[in-house]
Amino acid sequence: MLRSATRKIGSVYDRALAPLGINIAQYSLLRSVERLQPVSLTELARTAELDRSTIGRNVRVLERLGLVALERGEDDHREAAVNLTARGAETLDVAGPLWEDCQRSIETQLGPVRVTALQEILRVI
Amino acid sequence: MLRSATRKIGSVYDRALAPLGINIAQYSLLRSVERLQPVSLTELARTAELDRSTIGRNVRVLERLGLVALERGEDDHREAAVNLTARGAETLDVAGPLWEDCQRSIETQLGPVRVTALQEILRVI
DNA sequence: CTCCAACACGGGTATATACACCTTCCATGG
DNA sequence: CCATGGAAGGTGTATATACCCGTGTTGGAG
Repeated sequence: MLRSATRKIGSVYDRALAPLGINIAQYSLLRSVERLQPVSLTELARTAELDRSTIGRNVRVLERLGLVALERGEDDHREAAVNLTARGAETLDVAGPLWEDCQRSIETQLGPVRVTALQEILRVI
Repeated sequence: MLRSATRKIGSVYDRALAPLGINIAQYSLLRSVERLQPVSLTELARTAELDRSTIGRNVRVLERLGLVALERGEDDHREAAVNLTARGAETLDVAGPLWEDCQRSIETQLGPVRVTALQEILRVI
């Protein structure tokens, strides 16, 4: 049931972000890049608690969309240095309000008591 | 955060079910088949609130694992009739206790108040 | 200075998931 | 009785995700 609920809620965000051509996972990752840039794939993976290879592939998708740029680390030539592009930053600017509308809408449907409870649960997990 | 939490909890179930060679999605689907058999792909999709094509592919995996059998519907030759195999039923018998141990362990970690709250939230979504 | 263990990525493989489109089959109106 | 619309599946494509293993780089032990 948790998985099903997450899928359903995710699809609401996906539909909201669809006009921008990105989905919820890409939005999340883009925000992480924004917050940590320049950032290595390993650090992104640690932050998002995702497998490194997953991050690598997802970042490549964002790169193909022109939303992030990948360079080699200056010091450590093993590392990638991921940064937002101008287009990536613009996308986040537009996506932010859409995201928040979505969030508000869902929170309204849930009601304040359940929202607080859910936040507390997610903090513990 | 919801997605991340779901991934984390899912991986706990995945590890618990790993000795049986199935994951949480497969376990879920297998339980649906058990409950509804003989069942069409469309009905499984409706029940699980998943795309029909997703169900089709996931059922094919279970079939390859020898846990379900697919036949053509007797009346309507478009329909598939999915049934558990003996091996599928055995797998569920063994998986049930593992699943419940997992559930209990997670509920213990969350605490009874949050468990109740979460159940209520999932019911609403 | 050299060599090796540890680290960062990349690619292979497999599953889960969705959407769009195609084929086949059924059921019904004319 | 037949044509056609709609239902059931299947396939192509794309992304998300994880695990395993290979390659190349770094940094530190000796």
